[in-house]
Amino acid sequence: MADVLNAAQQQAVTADLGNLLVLAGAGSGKTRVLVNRIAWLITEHNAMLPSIFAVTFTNKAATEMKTRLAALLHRSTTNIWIGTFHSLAHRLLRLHWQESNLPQNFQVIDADDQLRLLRKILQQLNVDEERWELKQVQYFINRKKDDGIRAQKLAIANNLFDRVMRDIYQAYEQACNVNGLVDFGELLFRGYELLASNVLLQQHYQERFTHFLVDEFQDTNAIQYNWLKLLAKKAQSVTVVGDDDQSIYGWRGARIENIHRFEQDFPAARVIRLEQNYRSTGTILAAANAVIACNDGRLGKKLWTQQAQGELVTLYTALNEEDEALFVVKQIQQYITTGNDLTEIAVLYRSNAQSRVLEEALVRASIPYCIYGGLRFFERAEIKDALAYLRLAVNPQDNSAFERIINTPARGIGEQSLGKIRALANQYNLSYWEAAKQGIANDILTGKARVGMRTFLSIIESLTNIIATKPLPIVVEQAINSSGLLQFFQQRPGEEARNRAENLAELVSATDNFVIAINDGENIEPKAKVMEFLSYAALEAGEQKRNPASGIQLMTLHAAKGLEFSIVFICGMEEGLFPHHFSKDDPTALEEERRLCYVGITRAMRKLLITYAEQRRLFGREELRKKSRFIAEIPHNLLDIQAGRIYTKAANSVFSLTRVITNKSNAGTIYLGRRVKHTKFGKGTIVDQEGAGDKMRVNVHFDKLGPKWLVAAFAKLEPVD
DNA sequence: ACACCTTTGTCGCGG
DNA sequence: ACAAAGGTGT
Repeated sequence: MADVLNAAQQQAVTADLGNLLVLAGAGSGKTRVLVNRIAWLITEHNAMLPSIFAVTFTNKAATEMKTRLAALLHRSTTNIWIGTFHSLAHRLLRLHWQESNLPQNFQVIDADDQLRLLRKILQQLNVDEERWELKQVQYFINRKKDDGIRAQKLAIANNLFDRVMRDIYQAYEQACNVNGLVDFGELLFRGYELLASNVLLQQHYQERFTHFLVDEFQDTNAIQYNWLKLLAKKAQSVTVVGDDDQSIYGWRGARIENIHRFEQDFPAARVIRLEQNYRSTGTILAAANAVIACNDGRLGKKLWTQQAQGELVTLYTALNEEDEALFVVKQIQQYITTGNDLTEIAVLYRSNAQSRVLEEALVRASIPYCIYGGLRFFERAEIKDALAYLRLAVNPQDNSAFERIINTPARGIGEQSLGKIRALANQYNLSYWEAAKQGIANDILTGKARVGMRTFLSIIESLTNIIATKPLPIVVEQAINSSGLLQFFQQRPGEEARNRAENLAELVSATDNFVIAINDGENIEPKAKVMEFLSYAALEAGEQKRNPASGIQLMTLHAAKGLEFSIVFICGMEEGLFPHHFSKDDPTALEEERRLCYVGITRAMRKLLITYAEQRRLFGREELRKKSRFIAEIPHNLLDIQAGRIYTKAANSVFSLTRVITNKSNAGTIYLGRRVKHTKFGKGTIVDQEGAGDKMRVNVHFDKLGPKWLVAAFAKLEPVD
């Protein structure tokens, strides 16, 4: 075996068969252990590749594991079942669509498709969208699916909320069944039901898979846990690896208790802790340990390192989000001149909306960056439009695809004509597609709508033919051309339209990557390949499309899980933003925020910089901010505190840096946005400044008296919180 | 039916 | 501040 392992890692890799729980702290070599354990199972226990079932949290992690395993074993690993729970469930459902009561051409829908469908259902059920928020409905349904509860199984509702939710859930389930649609939660749920209800299949897979390995076990939900319990009944070995301190997906149904329950449900489980951290400096690790120590109910684990203390954690107090971004840029420029690799620097934030200001500052400074998350390639409207043409061609029952594209681009079929189709479909229990055909045959559609509908029908029909015979790239090309989508955006003026046209063209090249990605799927028929491509677009929307250009890495804290960088910035460390205001009053949610903070800190290898702004634009309003409670949880002696700076707007509106000097006692502590106290006027906020030195004046907006200009040298302003 | 304008909601993380 | 939904005029 090639890799050098420490004692604990070695123990975990070579632990006897049976149940094994590896509690692996951040940066303790968890992936290495998993890969080596698989290799050990194969070489020492003659485990056959097809008998191994390995689950990771993201597709990216799965790919990495495959690559590392192949390198370790010097052979192909295509036979092994490695993937996310979602992709494995999807594979199972494709193989056993009949037993799962699914149409062969069922389609996977993403969160956006789900939301559209729910909006339609709320309208059909005459539910007031003001009162029952769409997002809340979606959340309700998804959590029920994560917990393995069908609408029918919901307790008899005695309050209005439960009754309304149940009705919507039921209608949604039905709509999905009729249209042949499967959402993310449904993949897992139905996959589980398939195995649980079908004894033959259950036995088949229980006998086929004898070794199970699960990564990021702290982020599994109830259904995933039950999956494992069911499948692994006759297993020779079950290895789960996780870190309860890094559980950050509770909002997606993850059950941190799963890691606590493992020892009960999987008897005689051995527990091994990996506590030596190979990633971070002593200082960074001390900061991380101090923050996570504030959480209750941990399994208990103290990371240590042999590394030197290293540099202090920089804490920068910014005037506002512009100032924060400028600080980040200035620091990055310094790191570049001292020879650091751009890709080794990451800027992390709690919510995607924060990226915009940072991006703008990086662009102005001509620093290349690449960004994860936000709007992803396969989620763009024009891409989803193009894919909807394929979806309808593959599955004419898919009414949601029909509705999406019937008049996109515009072909003269408006609300009126669509209403006729809907009525026809309801009356005779037809799909919209069939109803549209009837509408033409029975002269229900007339004039412009009739012409448009004929065009539409022929587009889909010719696509259907091409799908049956031609290779994937040709199919996609035909879809964006014959639909008129590409032409529509090409003819439109403006940069946005041009981008959209380019994206459509890129969709054709995206099929190239895909062909390579599934080449172990060998000679599947053309139509099945299109279906696979559509599923892939839904399941791997995010992890695809890594910007090939190297640069600074921008991403959310969630997206950073599992990654490491030499230099890490965590921006927006403010109450309300991080911890998020939805979480601040809920102790459980707050602990998850704290774990997220722990995850963020432990991404850094050499240097960590934390920033927050005293003033920030939120929803277009300037808001005064307080620093995050998590900052106070880091021991003071680990911090290098930088503040007392001021950015004033010069005439050309470029920000310039000025230090404010008042009198000796509070020199350097007063700057724009700062809360101060005046002996006579009371508390207020500094909102403007002019002049310099002894003559400098500041405009203080007093809480009770409003704005006042004061000479800074005489005002005797005291900083307050 | 569609282009243009006004109003409203959003900014919580993702397979 | 921005994007999407909704309303109005042609």
